[in-house]
Amino acid sequence: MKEPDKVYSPKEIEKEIYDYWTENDCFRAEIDTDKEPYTIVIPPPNITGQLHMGHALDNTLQDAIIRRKRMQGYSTLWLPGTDHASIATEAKIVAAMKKEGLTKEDIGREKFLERAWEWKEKYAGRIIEQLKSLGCSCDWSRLRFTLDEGCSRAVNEVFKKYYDEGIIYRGNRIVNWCPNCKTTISDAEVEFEEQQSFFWHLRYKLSDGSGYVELATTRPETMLGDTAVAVNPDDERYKSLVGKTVILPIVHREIPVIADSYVDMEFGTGVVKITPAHDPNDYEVGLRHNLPVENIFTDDAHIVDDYPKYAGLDRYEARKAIVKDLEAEGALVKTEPYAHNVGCCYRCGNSVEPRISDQWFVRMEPLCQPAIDAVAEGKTKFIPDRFAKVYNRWLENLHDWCISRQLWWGHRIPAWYCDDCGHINVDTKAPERCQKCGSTKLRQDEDTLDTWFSSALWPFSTLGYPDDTDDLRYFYPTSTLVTGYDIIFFWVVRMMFSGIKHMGDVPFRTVVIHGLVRDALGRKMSKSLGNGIDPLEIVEQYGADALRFSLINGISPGNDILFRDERIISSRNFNNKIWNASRFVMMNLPDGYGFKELPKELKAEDKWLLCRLNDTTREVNENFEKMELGIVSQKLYSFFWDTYCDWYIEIAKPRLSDEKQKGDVLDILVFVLMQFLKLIHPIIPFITERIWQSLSGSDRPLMLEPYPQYDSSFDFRQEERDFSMVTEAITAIRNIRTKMKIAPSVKTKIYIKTDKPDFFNSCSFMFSRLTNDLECAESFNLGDVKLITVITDFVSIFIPMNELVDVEKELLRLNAEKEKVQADIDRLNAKLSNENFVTRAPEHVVAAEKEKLDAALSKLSGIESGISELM
RNA sequence: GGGAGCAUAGCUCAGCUGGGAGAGCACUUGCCUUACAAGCAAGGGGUCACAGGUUCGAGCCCUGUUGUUCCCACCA
Repeated sequence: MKEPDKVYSPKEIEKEIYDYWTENDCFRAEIDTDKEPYTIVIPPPNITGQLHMGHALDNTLQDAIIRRKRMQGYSTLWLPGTDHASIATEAKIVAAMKKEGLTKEDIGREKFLERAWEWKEKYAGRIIEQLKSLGCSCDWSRLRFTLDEGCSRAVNEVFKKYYDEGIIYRGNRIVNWCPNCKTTISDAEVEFEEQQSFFWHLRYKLSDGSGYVELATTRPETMLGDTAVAVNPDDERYKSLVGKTVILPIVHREIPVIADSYVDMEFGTGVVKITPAHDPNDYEVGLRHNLPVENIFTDDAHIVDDYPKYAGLDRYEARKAIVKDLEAEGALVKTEPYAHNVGCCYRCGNSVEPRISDQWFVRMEPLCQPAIDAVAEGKTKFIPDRFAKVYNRWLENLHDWCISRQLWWGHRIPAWYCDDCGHINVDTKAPERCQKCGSTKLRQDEDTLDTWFSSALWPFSTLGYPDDTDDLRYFYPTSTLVTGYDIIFFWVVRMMFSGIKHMGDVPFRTVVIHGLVRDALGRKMSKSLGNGIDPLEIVEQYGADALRFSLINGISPGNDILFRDERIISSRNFNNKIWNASRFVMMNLPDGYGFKELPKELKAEDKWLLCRLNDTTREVNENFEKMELGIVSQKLYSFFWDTYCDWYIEIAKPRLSDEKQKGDVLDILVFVLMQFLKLIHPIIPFITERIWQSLSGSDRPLMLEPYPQYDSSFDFRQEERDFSMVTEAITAIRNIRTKMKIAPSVKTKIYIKTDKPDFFNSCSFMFSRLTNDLECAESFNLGDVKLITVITDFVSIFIPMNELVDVEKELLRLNAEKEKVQADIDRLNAKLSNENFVTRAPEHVVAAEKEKLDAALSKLSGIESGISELM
């Protein structure tokens, strides 16, 4: 085999490894009733474009979770797929056609859908390739699409079921209308944006000639559709006006003055013009007072022909013209600047126009309560749990959900109108004749369903619903959903009530919520800002492992992360460290080496290492269970870098040149490295698999190895503590050598005063870089040798440095040390003589404080004797 | 108007059921000690936003204040 490079280069390796997994069919889920299932369904990315950093984070988390579960022996399924994203995709296709000078209407529904499917083929494929390059271990044999045949069947089934139960109904209501996309959108799809505008003060003449009412509006053009003027019933100023009528300027229609508590007396003039057709609140008022509804806009927000003077003007042109005419008529009192929030379409950004029309709705009331209860009863758990509040607030305030869209790309509403009797036939398949009159003159509803209607069914439509499939029985409810907090109300809420309603059980046991990936300045990554970072470019440059690690390391659940260069570089460096440490181990392996078992006799440093590995294993597992992947990665990082590389490999070097010890030390190096590779594999799968192949001599992939568990036989607590005394002593010696500016090449005599001299002697090789002459004893009589004295918590270290010791400086240093220790002692004494502390604090805390005091006291006496020696 | 989060080292952030604060990057000093300079060793640097309270003990729990970010509502 070719000698591995000094620098880890992920590019070719990652591709090779992914193919290796695929060839070995490692991702395929199997129904195995002897095993427990563990299921994740992917939040299906939209086919509108490509993956962004948010997807990279979302899918890295899912992959890490599912990989560990797979290694733990669960029968795991990570089900992949993509979302047709009806409105977003349609908007993209319309935009693309516009460049060719075409509109939807030009080419017709059928041709349009052909184009849409072409788009789907292209972009869905690309997204899947991108997921693969991130290392995602999805079961590609179960790949789904929200608009595929199975999902469509599920949609129709659910639609019919809801309709038969009266949960879905058709109604004439005020809805959010996007005049640009020419479709309704749901409340959740409206985004509010503050805009600078004006407040126009108008006055409407009273019909009886007794004066005027003054009111203010931000939308003067809608006055064409006013059918009343409202005041608060308690408003003394206007009480006498209620019941009178006013003359609407320009159109000169007579409209009533009504009283409704919706009007806020404090705001503006306390008078509100009521336009039921174009404002949701006015619509409600209109219903209460039986007001006529006067529609003034076409579906693209131009004035209708009923108002010939303005007909064909769009809403903003109409506003100008009408304001001008109001002014000419003397109805405009004043105009003042005003900032207010305007509802905008979340896809195209245009102002939403409230509009009354016939649409399909889902009644929320019967669906919400079970979804609230399920979380309250703990059937589904949010991590972090504060997001349950967001979830609840949505469910408690949901209006009926408008699900019909005037779009072509999507699930066509399974309703057929009978031309003869007008009956609405709702069925899962096109009926041949009207269920009521038997007529064959049936027309299917032109509209499609809100894209979230199919997403809501995703956790079970992908497993075979409405059929009772093996997959559905085995893998539902899914185990974990991983998604961003920005999508709780769009999606999580809807999956929950849908799952409960149609499957009789929640769709997932745990919902893991993560934050958003922001740019280095904390801004949302967006196209308009141009600050997006393409995860694929990062993969190209640094490798998927580096990207994955940097998205996970040090994050905490639910919090946003800032993606900065330092993150990715430090992750790359870590990968490189793993690569090189592994290279070092493998360089030392004899030909044909294969790890069999740990040596029978373990030395203190071996036990120290194994104990720390074992602790790390425990912490990793605990934090994985809590979905604290940021902590998992940190623990593994510091174990590997600090403990394994910086200490153990350095310790191993001298032992490796000793033929008698070499074998044992290699076994330990290899064992711990293998365990580490398993532990961190879910986070950085490629590099670990690659090293595993060379190191383990196994023909099984690492990704199918059992995941390490805490093992009490490695709990070498005492050895861990003893050996830490040695590492501490070494650090102390290095420290003093740096302070004394002793050249690294100079070796000095070292005395160590310890109550475990034999143990320290057995560790003498540890000091080989520092001394050729180590002496350890319980006490020394060193006469008048000039010494540097270093005191640690456990040992005293003396370094004779006759010609180099500046006695005065050394005394200063020791006295400073002494002061510090004395301060510690004073604090500890105060604490321990506080009766409240001793009696009320838990025993182990008191004992620990006592231990600290003892250590400090012995340190103090060490320092003091050092001082007196010098004197 | 309602709700939530955040405020800890120069920067970005961890910090578990309360027991004397950590990482990465940056900084200082010294090292090419042949696994790794994408590295090694040593070090400096913190009134844990502010004010109260609970407690033997508070970065952590409670109350309030300030600043900041986000979500929802949408008063015309």
